[in-house]
Amino acid sequence: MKERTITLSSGLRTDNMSNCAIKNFSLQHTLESGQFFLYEKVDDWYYIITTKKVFKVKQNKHRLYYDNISRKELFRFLGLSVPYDEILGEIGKDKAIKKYMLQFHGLRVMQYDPWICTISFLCSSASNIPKIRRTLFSFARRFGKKVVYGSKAFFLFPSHGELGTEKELRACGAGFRAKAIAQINAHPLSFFHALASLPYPAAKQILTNQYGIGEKIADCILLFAYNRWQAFPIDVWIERALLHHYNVKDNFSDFVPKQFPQYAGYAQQFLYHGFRLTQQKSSRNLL
DNA sequence: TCGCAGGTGAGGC
DNA sequence: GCCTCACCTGCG
Repeated sequence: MKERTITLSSGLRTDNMSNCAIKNFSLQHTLESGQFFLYEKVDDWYYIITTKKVFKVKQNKHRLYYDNISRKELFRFLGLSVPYDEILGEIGKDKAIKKYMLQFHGLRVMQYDPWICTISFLCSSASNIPKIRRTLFSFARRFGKKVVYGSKAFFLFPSHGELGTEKELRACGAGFRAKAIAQINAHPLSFFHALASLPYPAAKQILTNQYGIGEKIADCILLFAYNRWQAFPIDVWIERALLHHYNVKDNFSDFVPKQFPQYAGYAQQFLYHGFRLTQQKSSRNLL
């Protein structure tokens, strides 16, 4: 049977919606693996909030449907413009990563706006995903421009310089992170542009010189906004995973480049997402 | 009520 | 250098 044309709430139809064939990709694993937070899921659609616009995307098996974004932009955003087979071939030499690759097939490392990425991970310290999202959406409501997309109202994420004072940011639920966020907000945009052309160690040095940004957050920014594959963010989950799979508990900076010489950051994402989900599942089974 | 969470910086040793 | 702790806030 031919697929019927369904009128969506936005008034757009699936039959004239931009779409393309896709392989080795899972939209859900990619968006819901703790690398990106500014999305709203409505039915099958993910609405993505940026500083400039809202766009939406959904996946139906080997096809991606999208609206209000170019294919090129979307592919870059979702990490679809990288040599995936080569990357998996490389990091899949590792047995633990191989297992997670099969289990979480199609997980990608994204590449999105450094400004949004920085604020997101500044919000992440001693926090959790629901709370990070709540705080970011609260920033958008308070300081962002209201837009209507489809028949739905959204608030864009405030651009750099548009966030309020430390006190106002606290009122949005940022807590002790407000001081660091307010300081980054005061930086010129060139701060983020400059990082793009620097080698990994120099870029990381500049980031960790900022108040509130340590090694972990710097690596998240370098991985998810700049796709620097040497970046391997180490949080408590990755520490647990490294202990569990490799019996490594310190000297991470020796182990990581040796184990993952080329695409460490990609390996990290599989390790992080895979270990977290399988651990949560096994602890639920114990109850 | 209290401890804790996907981190960091300051202060003590 | 390495260790400990407070820091906002929401949740169990």
